[in-house]
Amino acid sequence: MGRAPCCDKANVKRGPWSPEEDATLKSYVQTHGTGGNWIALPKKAGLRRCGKSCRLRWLNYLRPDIKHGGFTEEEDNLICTLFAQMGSRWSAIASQLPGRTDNDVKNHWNTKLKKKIMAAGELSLKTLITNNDPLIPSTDPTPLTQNSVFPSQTQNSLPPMLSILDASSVFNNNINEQNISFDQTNGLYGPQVMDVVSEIGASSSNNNNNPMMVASLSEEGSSVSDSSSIAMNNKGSVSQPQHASGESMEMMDYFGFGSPYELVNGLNCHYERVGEFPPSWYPEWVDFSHANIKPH
DNA sequence: AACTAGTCCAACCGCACCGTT
DNA sequence: TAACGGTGCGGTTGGACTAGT
Repeated sequence: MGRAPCCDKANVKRGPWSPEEDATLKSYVQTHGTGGNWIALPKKAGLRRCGKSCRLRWLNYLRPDIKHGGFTEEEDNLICTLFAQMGSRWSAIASQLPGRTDNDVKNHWNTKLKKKIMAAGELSLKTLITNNDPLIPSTDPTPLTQNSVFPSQTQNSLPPMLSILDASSVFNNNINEQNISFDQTNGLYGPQVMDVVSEIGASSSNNNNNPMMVASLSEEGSSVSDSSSIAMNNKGSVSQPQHASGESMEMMDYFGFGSPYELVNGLNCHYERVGEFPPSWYPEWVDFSHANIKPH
């Protein structure tokens, strides 16, 4: 038996709030408070809305201390710093930004900051490549070929880039060349927009202060992958799938987007809805050993 | 001017957690 | 201790808006 719905969906209004509804809710909350019960509030206030919807509207829009308008440079920097420290814990990040909501911060990250960071990272990569930087291996590690990752895909249908960046440097808009390692895929680093990204080896649990990130591709800025499909513990670590070789993947602690599972899904989302595959699925046919994924 | 693609953000959904019974 | 109900959270969606062609 499933959980009882929080409200009678057939009898509640959904969609955008009207100014009248806003006024009703605002007036009621300011006069009576929430009473500690959002579920009962809409009925008392005379609103045909779900309690959850009322709560969201109040917290994200109607609260008097909400700060509307664009984010400042300082706020951007703080969000990036906090994201680097705690990942996508938007409510925790938002709590450090007076007047901003978790929804605001999340949207701002997905639509602006993520791209900004990746643009900065990509620029640095291009510089290294243009300069024939000796740190970029030409034959080692063994190239991660399209066929090896997607045996059933044609050569032309796979996004051609997989690279590994240093997270701490990315967040400082300054790639640390010492920490870069590449997987050269058909010699293509590609101008495609990269979607961040996974951290490997850095988490609150292991205190690794030299995190490394994996940049992958997806078709759109938002929703790199369905993170909710990955079992996580309350510290934000993925459950531990086993590498095909039997090696534990504990090092692949979750941060932002990451694990090899998500990395592959980030690529794979060009073809299929993400989340279709259980974590136990990928070791069966993906050998990450050649992708040079390792903690620094 | 009309259409398309991309961007942004408000709102929704489902799940986990927690307090109460 | 299990069941239940309310809340909070993160991920996702849909539609409005804008820019480009």
